[in-house]
Amino acid sequence: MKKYIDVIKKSPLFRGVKDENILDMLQCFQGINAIYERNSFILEAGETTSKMGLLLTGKVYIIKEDFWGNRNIMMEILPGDIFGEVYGIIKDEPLGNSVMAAEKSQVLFLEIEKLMTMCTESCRFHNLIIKNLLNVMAEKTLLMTQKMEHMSKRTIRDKLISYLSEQSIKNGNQEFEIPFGRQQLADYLAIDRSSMSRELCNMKKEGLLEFYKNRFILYNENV
Amino acid sequence: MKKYIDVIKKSPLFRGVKDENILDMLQCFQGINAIYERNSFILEAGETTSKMGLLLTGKVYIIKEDFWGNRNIMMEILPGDIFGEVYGIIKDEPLGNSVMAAEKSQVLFLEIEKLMTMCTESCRFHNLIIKNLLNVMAEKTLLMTQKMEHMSKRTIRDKLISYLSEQSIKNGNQEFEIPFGRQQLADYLAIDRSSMSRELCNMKKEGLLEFYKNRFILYNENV
DNA sequence: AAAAGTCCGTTGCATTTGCAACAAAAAGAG
DNA sequence: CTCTTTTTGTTGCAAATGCAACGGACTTTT
Repeated sequence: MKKYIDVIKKSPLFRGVKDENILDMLQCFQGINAIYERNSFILEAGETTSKMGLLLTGKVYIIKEDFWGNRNIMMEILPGDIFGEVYGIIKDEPLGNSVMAAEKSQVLFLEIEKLMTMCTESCRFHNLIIKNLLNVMAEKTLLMTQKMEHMSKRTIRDKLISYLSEQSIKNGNQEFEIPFGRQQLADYLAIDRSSMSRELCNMKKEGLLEFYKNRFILYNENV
Repeated sequence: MKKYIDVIKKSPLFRGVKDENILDMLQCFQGINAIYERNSFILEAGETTSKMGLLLTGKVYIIKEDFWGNRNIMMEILPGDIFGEVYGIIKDEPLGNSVMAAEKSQVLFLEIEKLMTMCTESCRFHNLIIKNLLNVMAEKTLLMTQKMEHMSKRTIRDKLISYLSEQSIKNGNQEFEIPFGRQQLADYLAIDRSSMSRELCNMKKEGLLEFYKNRFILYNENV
């Protein structure tokens, strides 16, 4: 386990915990190691779990299959990331997604209940871990809220306006760079890339904005 | 404050805490009461806050204004609900939304930092509160994940399939009732009601499903 | 029972969108 | 520099969608 300390201490969950305390904590959280071969299921939709996973090595997909059998990759989990925390926290909630090893992967399972409950000895870093967990979840909520807000607009133009407005505000400037290429942006907003490209150019023609590569400038209508 | 104990103890955050302990805890969390008149801002986009709000009476809207000034109601907060917890947890993150009183409202502000950190006396219920907070956030994440999954489909048909599949699985039956009327479902999936109605009927004609009011039955293609 | 209101399906139509295919531009590789 | 790969813009077109308007079924109110 010691060889994975590097991944663990860089994970958002253990951020700030000193090396010498990590091993103790893992014991406290009843950490269990498991290795999964490529394409094997780590968790299956419908199951319940009281543990969350922390990926040590490899790569893991969160996948979703619908009633008619169509499969869809929802998320990619990389070393240091955690998964399944929601289902560990909400007891008895059956998983809505399956978790599959995209390649040979090593997973550290942690007992969420232990993690959420102050141990009687009140190890010095337990507080930190709980805060870290809350932070991870809050960040996730934040990102999802923002994304949903954009996606809930009815037209491509409104989705773009919503997204670009946010970026502008975030940068405190009507000129800014976005962290996506065109295809990625289209995926993020759940729209077709070429249609998006078309709409961006329409908006440019109408004088709403300008862009070059990933740099955008928004204009007020009355200028 | 005592007159609000009923709302507080029914809120998801204080669920399970005994009456006689609530007042103590409020002190521990540095609870501050504030009253807002209709249409006044409780929090404004761009600010930062270290507190979360718990609505005691009235009604509050989470609203969003874009670069061009269009205003949009994102969420409705009712008594017992909490808001701003994400921004309280992630320090220094400026609010992406504003919070406005939809009617005269009384709000209890709680210091998130106090709430997240075990007090030295380790009051008996502090653990419970933290778990409750994690639960609230996990539930929120869960609901958002599901919604996003449906919304990210490209066509109305695929959105419906995604949503109805989930409902079918959740009920463990290919016949089930949904908790939405048509207009609500359309809002939830961020699509036009009449277009959705049209697509539902197309699917019915093709033998994919049947429905009467809010009751649906899904069929496999090969039956 | 009549009236008013709500919910839902239906339809025509202009617009938007996804899709596919291609062109142009930019970035990397050798 | 040339060739290859990746990214981005362009366009035609069929299909999907939003929008508005209408009417029937069902509920609630008076």
